[in-house]
Amino acid sequence: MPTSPPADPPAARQRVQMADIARAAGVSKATVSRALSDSPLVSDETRARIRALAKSLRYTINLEARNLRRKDSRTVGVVLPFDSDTRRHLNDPFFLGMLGAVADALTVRGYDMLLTRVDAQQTDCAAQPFDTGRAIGIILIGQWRQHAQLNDLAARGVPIVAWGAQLPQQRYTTVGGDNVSGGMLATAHLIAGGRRRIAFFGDINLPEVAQRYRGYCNALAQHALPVDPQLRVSVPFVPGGGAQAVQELVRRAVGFDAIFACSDLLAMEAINTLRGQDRLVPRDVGVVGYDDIVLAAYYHPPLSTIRQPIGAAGELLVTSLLALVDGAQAPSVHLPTELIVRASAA
Amino acid sequence: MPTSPPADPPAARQRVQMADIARAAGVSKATVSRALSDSPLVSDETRARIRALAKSLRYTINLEARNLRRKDSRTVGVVLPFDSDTRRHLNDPFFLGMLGAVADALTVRGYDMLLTRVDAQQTDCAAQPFDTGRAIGIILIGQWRQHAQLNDLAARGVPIVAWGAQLPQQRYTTVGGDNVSGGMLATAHLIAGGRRRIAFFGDINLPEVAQRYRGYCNALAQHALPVDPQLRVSVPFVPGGGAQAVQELVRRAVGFDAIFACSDLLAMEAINTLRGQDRLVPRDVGVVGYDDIVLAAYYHPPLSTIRQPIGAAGELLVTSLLALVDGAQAPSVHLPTELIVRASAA
DNA sequence: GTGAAAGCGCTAACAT
DNA sequence: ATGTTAGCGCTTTCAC
Repeated sequence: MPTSPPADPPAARQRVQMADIARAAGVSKATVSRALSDSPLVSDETRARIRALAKSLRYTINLEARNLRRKDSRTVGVVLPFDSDTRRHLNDPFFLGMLGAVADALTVRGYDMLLTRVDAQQTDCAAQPFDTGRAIGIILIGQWRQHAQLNDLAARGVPIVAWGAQLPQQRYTTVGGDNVSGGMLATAHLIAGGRRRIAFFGDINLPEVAQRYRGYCNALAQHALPVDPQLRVSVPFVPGGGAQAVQELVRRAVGFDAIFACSDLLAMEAINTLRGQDRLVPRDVGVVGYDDIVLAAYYHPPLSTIRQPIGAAGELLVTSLLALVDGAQAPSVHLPTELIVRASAA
Repeated sequence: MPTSPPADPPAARQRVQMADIARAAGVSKATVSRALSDSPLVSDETRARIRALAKSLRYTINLEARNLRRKDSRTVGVVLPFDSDTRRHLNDPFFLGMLGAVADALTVRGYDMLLTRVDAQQTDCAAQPFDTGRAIGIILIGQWRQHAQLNDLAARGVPIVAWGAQLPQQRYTTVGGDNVSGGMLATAHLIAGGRRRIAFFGDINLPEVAQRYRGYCNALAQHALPVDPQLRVSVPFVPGGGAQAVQELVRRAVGFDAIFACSDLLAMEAINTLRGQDRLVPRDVGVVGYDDIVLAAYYHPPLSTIRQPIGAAGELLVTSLLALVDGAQAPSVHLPTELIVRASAA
């Protein structure tokens, strides 16, 4: 035994393994393996005996070893961006919610989830859980700017699905909300409430936000309202962004009677800031947010917003990835978005 | 080659592996292994050559194989309860936030996280990631009622750390907030604001809530105020719970001028419900919540609450677990809680 | 400094 | 129906 250590390492090596069961049962490892995986090649009596033994010895199969041998596993990699510049901390309610939805969808199907955070700039690291053989594929949650790098990964054959907008010449699969119609719904709702000067809060360098802006413009056009570039404030998704955006609007001295904010957090910050300026929502300014995070309903005034179907998204991200892993196609999908009417834009 | 399949399986087996690098470099696998793990046993020249080759071939070591051989890994299991009765969906902002904090703490230390959801009743499944050799230890996030089962796991030698209250005769490590002082801080703050009839919203069957209730009673006693059992409403942590609790109070026809709610969500629901009854917060009723979730500051009125130090908790859960894995002791810890004064209890 | 070979804990031909 | 044996992709003695 060349590799056996002189003594038991610290407290390890207590773990009972298949050979122990085999010895105790007086059979070979192969039989134990078969019994434990319900192979028809083993007699009912033996199977029962072995299973009982395994249970009483608290044996659980070593999955890493099995995976190595079978070249397969039931683990999918979920990667979240780690935006080194902006918020260090993973606390965005929407993405966290999405994470929960994906976790649920995986659990239901008997898959585990290996969660990693990678620098949003270093997208090539995203495939690491796959490359290192720990995951059968990758689900990306968050805002990923590196379109080209994701294309490379897909081209390399990494099964990968991302949450986000569908882009031209995209070789990877995305699952996203229908941002254009989301933007239209929000804007049309504000217009229907009699608002005419609708500000847009969001960074249109992000593909999803750009699409929402397109929807916003469409809705204005449909009602023969002008698109005033002064009303668009490019605000990053960081705490305090909503307050800044309102102040920017004030600084520009453009009149506005409504805001369409590209996240609920942004909307709430904006409402708070407006309140500080004695402009009440919805009386003086109508506001519509985006995402319908849990807290939107709890807010005062309850926030009208565009719901992204987070549960369906989790399911679809998972089923698409599993399809990809099976070598099948997985078309990119736009999930329908929905206007949730509450009080903030009445 | 008895096990080699007739043809390449679907699209797999493309993966370049160590033997490929060895062949290409004209050395043995052993040398490649050494070069890639910075062993001093290999010449600088060879190392450089091999590393370059590996990079150009996009080789990444297969971690599962390495782990199997080395009997060690850098993955920790994080398990979240899956409360089959109440909320199916993983969307509690506080636990999700905690999950984020743990993810960050692990990332910083170069560990990965294997996330699983298990039925809150079946706590013994919680050790599965460990038992199956996929994780070196387990971090439990959420409300775990099965004290005894967790003790069993710890007794079995599973390195395990849970978020939660410290209980008598506890053999596993917990990291938790200081709930007694949290309860006192909240209650004392309400008393200081002139409130005398303070309702308590929470299910004292949960250890953490029980401790908060103790703090509540302490604070009342310190100010020579009576503890009225009619003012305690046992409310589960489910959506709609806050509204129910307020209605229950009304049904009981007990007067109250303040509420201490055991979660921010509960507090917000309560405030909304009160508003529907034309009782304004803080004018008519003072409210203090618990957790200080991100949205507490955004709420209107901004919610006074007890902050649980979620970032520190994530760090501590991780360092404690890693200590345990190293065979060291990891004492249970109470993290200090903090009163965040905003407007809801002025 | 490098290679040969054994083996981590399991599975799957191939025997019997 | 069960046992034997040869690996999965890697690391690590041990020998040179």
